[in-house]
Amino acid sequence: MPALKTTITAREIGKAIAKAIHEHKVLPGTKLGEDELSEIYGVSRTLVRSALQGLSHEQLVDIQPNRGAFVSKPSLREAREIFEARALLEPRTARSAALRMTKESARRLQIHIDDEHEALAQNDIGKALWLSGVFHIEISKLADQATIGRFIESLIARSSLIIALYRKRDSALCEKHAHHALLEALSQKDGVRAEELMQSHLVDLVSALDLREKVSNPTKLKDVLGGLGA
Amino acid sequence: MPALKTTITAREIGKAIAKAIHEHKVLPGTKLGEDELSEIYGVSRTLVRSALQGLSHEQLVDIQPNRGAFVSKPSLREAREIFEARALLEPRTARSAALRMTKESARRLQIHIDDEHEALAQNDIGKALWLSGVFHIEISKLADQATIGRFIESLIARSSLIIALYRKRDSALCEKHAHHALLEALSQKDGVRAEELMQSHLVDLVSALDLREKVSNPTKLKDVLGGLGA
DNA sequence: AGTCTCAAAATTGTATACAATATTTTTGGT
DNA sequence: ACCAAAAATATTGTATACAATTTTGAGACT
Repeated sequence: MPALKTTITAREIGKAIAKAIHEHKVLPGTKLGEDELSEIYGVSRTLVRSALQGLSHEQLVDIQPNRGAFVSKPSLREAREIFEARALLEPRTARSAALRMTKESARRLQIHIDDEHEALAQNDIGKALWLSGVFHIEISKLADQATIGRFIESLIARSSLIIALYRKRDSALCEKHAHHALLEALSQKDGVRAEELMQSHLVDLVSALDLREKVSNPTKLKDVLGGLGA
Repeated sequence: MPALKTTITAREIGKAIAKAIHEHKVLPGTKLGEDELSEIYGVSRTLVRSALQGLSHEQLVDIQPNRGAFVSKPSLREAREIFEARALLEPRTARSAALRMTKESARRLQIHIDDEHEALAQNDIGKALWLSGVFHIEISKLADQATIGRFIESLIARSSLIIALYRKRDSALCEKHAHHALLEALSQKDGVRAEELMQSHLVDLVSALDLREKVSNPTKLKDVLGGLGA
């Protein structure tokens, strides 16, 4: 029996929180109190603060001075920007990844897809969402461009916030076969096709969102909440 | 007489250190001791640590566990990746910026160029280097894409480390007229030309660097330092 | 009821104290 | 003089203490 790890780092706390956010276990706007988190992870506020600051830098949480940390709520504008950035970076990265594919990496991606399907089968939407993101991240890692990979990783994390906020009702979140088709193109080292597939996959993702401007601001609440009964 | 600001934030400390790095006032590898910085900025180590962690997240400093923070020394591979990423993001961003140019932004950019020239005239290489980076950042801000803009900002900051480490001897660091030509294209809202100019400008920047693999590692120091005299 | 004010409680921000880990210096031996 | 081991010093890592700020809640008043 291996020695139990007794310490926990700020990075690990950050990862744990990030995963919970990604899985929609905590929704945008949720307050992340320091004492509460200290309690949960059994560390002092020092480490919690460090973790929250890291997440703030990734724009996953929003730290408001003297008020605390909240799970970010990306604006419509940010949402659009993030998917534009993904559209710029990911297809090209998928192409690079295709050129570097190996049997081993194909196998790993296949396992991810299987996990994803399993999660969906169990109706664990949160886990499926997270795995879906990890799939994209794995591809970017295969491209062997750590710098751009980090950008993509941060964009994907923020995308989960956008999905939480702006998903159209009843929209499927990831067509089952999109990732499978992508894997096929990658396995065949068909960079051009992988690039195209990634591009259209991202378009599909956006089309499952409602990123239209909010209807005119109801200037007065009374106008909306006016007459009670009928 | 306005009230003097008496407090200093972690962010401001981070900015100050980042600027010093950008200006080559502190070179890659330099140890950034916490006590030393506390002394300098007149705050406790708490804020200094927060600032250093922020810089670490931008990969401007490298925090080694139990050893401290050092100004990062990007590897050759990282250096190449960073300029590849810039080549991917900046030309396109320059094109977007061109479409949104106004008289006012043209004026601001012109002032930047003037400052840059003045710094060069005064032989203040560090300041010129910093202003040069700011020029690129300003353009990315004009493109009105905050997300990609932040990526570019981080790439430019790291570029200054690369220049410090890998600049060819005797290479000019920024051809005088490159920024001027860029501004001209931008002012004319000539997006295509701005994109081309930015692309070739980046190529020029890379060509002032020596990013070749280091000559074979001298397996034995003795081989190199062998015979003393002649 | 509503809301205004002000005290009490809770929460975040910063500094400091102590623990854990590196680094340097000293010491003793060959 | 050189090297190794060990003590001394310095530095980073984490927790706690205190200050500043915000949030909550009670009571008085209209």
